[in-house]
Amino acid sequence: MINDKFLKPYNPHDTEERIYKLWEESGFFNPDNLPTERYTLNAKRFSIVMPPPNVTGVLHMGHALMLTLEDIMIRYKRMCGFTTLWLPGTDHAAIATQAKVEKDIYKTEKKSRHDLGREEFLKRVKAFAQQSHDTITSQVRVMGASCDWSREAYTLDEKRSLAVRTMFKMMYDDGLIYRGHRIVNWDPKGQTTISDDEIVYEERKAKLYTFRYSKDFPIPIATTRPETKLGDVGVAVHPDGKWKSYIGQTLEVTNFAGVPLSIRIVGDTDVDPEFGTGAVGLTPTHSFTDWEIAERHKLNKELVVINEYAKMTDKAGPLVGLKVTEAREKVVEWLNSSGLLEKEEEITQNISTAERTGGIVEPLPKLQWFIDVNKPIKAREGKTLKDLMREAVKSGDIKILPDHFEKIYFHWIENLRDWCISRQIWYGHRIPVWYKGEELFTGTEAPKEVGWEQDPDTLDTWFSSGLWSFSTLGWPEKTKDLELYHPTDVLETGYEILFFWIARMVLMTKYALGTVPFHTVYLHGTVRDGQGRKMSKSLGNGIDPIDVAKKFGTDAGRMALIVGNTPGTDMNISEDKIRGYKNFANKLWNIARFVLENTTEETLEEDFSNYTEIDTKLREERHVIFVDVTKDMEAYRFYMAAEKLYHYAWHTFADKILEESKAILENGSAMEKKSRRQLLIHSLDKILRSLHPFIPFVTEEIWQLWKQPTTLDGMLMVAEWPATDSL
RNA sequence: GCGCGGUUAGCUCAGUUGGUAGAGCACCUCAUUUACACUGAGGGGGUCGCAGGUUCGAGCCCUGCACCGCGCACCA
Repeated sequence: MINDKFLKPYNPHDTEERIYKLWEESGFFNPDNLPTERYTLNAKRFSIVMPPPNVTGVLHMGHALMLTLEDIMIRYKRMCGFTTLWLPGTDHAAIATQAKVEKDIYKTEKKSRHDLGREEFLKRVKAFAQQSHDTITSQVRVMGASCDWSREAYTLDEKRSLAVRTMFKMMYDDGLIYRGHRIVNWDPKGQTTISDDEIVYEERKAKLYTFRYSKDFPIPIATTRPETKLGDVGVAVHPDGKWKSYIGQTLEVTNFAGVPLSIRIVGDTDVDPEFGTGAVGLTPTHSFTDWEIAERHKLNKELVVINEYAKMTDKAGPLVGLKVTEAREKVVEWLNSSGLLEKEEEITQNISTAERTGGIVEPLPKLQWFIDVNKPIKAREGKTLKDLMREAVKSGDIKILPDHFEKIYFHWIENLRDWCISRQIWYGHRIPVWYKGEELFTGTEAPKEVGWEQDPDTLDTWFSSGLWSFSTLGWPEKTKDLELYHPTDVLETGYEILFFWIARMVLMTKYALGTVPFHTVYLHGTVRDGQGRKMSKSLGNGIDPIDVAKKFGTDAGRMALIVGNTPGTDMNISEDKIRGYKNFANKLWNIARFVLENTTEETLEEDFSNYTEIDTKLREERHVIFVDVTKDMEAYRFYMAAEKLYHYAWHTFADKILEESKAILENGSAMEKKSRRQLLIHSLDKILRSLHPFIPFVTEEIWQLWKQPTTLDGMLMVAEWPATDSL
């Protein structure tokens, strides 16, 4: 007797939450609980550690795509008999979360974090993060993610904190982490340092001024930032250029916009003799390249004229206290009135802005913590961190999909400088270093004696993210999980965090464990709206995956995200596309209804072989599809597998085979009827299995209504993927 | 400046080793209660960015160019 439910259209709303609960209660998300007959701990294993969503808000379409792709891989492998672990978690996202809470507090209470104090402020951030965490994890469930919640991790929880402190200590002892007074990227808006990768370049119109420091100064200089020239200590020229006769001289400028300057002329091959005036005014404290040149020629690197608030210091004489933009105008005015300005040109230049705050980055010398990427490591055969990152991909231990990202990855490593890891924010892993006068202590715990003061700074959030593949599995403890599931199989994430995250995970893992963190990197593109625009609040063109689930069902949203989505390429999604796959879920529902209504007396006979000629041919055609689809699954061509299955179920099975079956079941001989019923019932069985990784809810619901399993291991979730070695 | 990717139907995109151009959506015609109207049958529509080359044969391989997007560097 067919279930009455089939008489109505499929209703994802009434189904999905119930089915997810059923799966979760089965315990099968946890690899330790998988049925032992099929899955044993010595069998083949497959693991993915989920890229942790930031606890800054809600799930967006990019998360939905990530969760769908990973769930497809996990469900597919689980059905293939692998003991699968998909480990979920969330990210404290230091700067992002702190900035969000600071903004909220300022909006409602007009208070800054300093008004509240460190302790109270952190309490507020924690509360926000907790709430955000709860929202996000419930939304991950809505997406149908079959991840093991019993192993859930947070980048800032107790275990991950220990991993961070342990790693810091290890790297410090190996001389890979050092404290240095160096020029860094300072974000005046966020009041913190940021790494090179957190800079976003913006093209802007600017003016290039050509001037002389004084009437009798022999060499003209060009600059876009006249206000920094108050900090100049030298001029660099090419050793073979037209100014070479001045090399070695020190020229005194008695008054430059109110301050005296002492300018030494140095020869350096970094200077392009053909560009500008062929000479560079050197401001070591406010320019990266000038700092390096100053270092080579032992020039003064103490003259700081701009402070942390992007205002002029008292070294700027009469300009003290002015914002850099105001000071720029004043200096230009002074140059003009003194007859020193020779040229003014419009140019376009890239200015550096901070990714999170949008503030204009001010290069400043500061005492900060760094990771040395060029230091030979004894325990790793004298290789540097750069070497380790390079070799992981070059050797083929890690495959990046699509493979052209491998080139981008190598290119990034070539240009990599030491990584500044200290941040002047409060939310995050506090640097595990304590000071007492001149003494310094670093360790996983604070020193016992009194009088030690911990470094006030926190670590770049990507430091803890870099440990994610193994800190989640219990490192530094030698756990069973680490032994069984690391290196993980696949890391699936958006290409925009290739450097931020993927490269850092490779760095940390190769250094600490000597292995790669994962073998395959699957990079997905950005999800855009129907017209290819980025989804944004200001455009109001965003599609919320939770709304999609409510309106069309999660299955429809998942299918729409997968079909036509190739790795590394951005994809557009519209409600029209999602609607199409909602219809598909209903189609499948009615396919099941038709097959089950016409085979009420029939059971699925595993070894039935008495097929008619036509049905034999249909079985063979069906087999070709599943062999093909399985190949696609193995090659990560999910977009193709999904489309083929969709097409087979709807346009081959439903439109052709079911239609033809009506006549056979009406007028055929007993043998023809029997053969056809077996064909239908076997086809439905295989279609449900093969579509389950893509649209898990509707397939499981049909399976449950049809098979009514009495034990948990009768669930479709742990059923076998259609065999490819037999029809 | 160096590098990477893209350019295929009105729109969004596939096209796995070179062998007669595909899907979804949209559009047009027909069917009108059928397992399913969240439906079915059929149809129109593309000199595959441009110009050369290799080949019996090129959307696919090679060279050059154009436009769009992206990464990195420079940014005196």
